[in-house]
Amino acid sequence: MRIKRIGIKTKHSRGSEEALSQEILFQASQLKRHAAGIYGFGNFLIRARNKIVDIIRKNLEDFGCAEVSLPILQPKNLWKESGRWDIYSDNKQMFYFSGRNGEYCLAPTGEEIVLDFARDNIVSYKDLPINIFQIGNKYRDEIRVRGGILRSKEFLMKDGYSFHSSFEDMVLEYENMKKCYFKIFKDLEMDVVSVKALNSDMGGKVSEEFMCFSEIGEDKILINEDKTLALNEEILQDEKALEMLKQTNKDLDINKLKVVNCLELGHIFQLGQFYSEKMNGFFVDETGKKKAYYMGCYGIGVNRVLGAICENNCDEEGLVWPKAVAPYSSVIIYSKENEKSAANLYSSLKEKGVDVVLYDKEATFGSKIKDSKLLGFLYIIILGNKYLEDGLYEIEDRVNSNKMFLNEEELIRFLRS
RNA sequence: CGGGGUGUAGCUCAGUUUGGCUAGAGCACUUGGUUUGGGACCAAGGGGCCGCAGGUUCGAGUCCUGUCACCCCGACCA
Repeated sequence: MRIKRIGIKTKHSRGSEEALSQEILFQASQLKRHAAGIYGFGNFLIRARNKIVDIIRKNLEDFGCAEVSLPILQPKNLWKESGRWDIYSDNKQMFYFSGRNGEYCLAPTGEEIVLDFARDNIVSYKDLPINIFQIGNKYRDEIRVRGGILRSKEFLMKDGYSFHSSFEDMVLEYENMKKCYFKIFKDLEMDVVSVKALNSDMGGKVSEEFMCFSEIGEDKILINEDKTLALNEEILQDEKALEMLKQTNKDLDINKLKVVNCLELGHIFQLGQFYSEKMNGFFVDETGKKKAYYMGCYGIGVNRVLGAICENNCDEEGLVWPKAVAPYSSVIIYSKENEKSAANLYSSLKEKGVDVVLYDKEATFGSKIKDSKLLGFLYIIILGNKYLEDGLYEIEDRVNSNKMFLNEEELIRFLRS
């Protein structure tokens, strides 16, 4: 891509956003606040998010989940069935309004609509189990938005749902999804821990959150030395949940756990029959009897994952994207005398399948380098005086923070490795 | 929703305390020239309903009332 085509105007001043990464995204002109909690994404940011989505999708499919797409605009009657219309509209978390034929909401979450989907497709125990997911926007009129895309009113979420004929089968799938989630975060090059959490408005009894450590995280978790046991601080306020935890972990000593700030990236739930009983989610079992199916629910906040990746991979100079999600691997910057050589290199790299950006905006060398660092390229390919002298490309490797000089063949081999 | 704060140029902000000439700076932008290896320099230029509405006053960015928007702190959440 030629940078002039993208429409990036980087800013030299920084505002006062609490998270450095968010500030850098504004400065890099990758994030635009259109209103409180409502953001537009630039080319780099959306490319990174698309890569995250691809990784999530591939792993889910590997673990036996099938993608669907359910509406975000949803009718009130569905929400009346589950009893959550009043909960979500009372606490104003849901955007709802009147249309031509009744009332609607923009979905804050998807249990109701997926149940409506399931009622059509699950009739017999022979139809179970199934596991479906979707990746789409969710809308929540947050009481307070925070930290740029870390908590916004419109956000991309992957939400998945599984349906089972027995409690035991639901638990099996829950464990399967837990494995899947760890694999996803591993592929995203992120360190996460799973922590015991409360189910609150979601229903059901058992749930775990996937957290990454972060100074700016809104959640506090308690975790032991070897990271084998962790729980959300909120559990301490809930006697029942705490009691349950103590039963399954006999040697639990709350006082020995360390408190750490975290960002919640994902949450998986054993919902049981909470929704199916309320919403006519029945199947016929082996004996011909009607029975409500057991459900599991599995969410990942894609935008928040994106935000967390930025936060964990930036410094004062800018971002350095992890390889797995980098919007572009490299950028070519050049002095005037090398314009033609740079254009030639750009074409041949593209031909070889390297995702490279040609920095074809007029600017001084200094600002080209500053921009390149701000935007988070992994490798900055420089055609300057040294190229004129000996025809070697200078590569600034932001991943390992070193410099090297390569000819074209070596460069291509390096970038494709 | 409670508490605190901010709205002035595309961006970051001075100016408001104590009302007074034609509203400022830096960055960005346009034109010309000199530059060209870590956010260059010189010159000229464009750009403002001072959030919005009303009021006080000879006179309001500045004072008063209302209103809207946004930010920060608390409960909520992926």
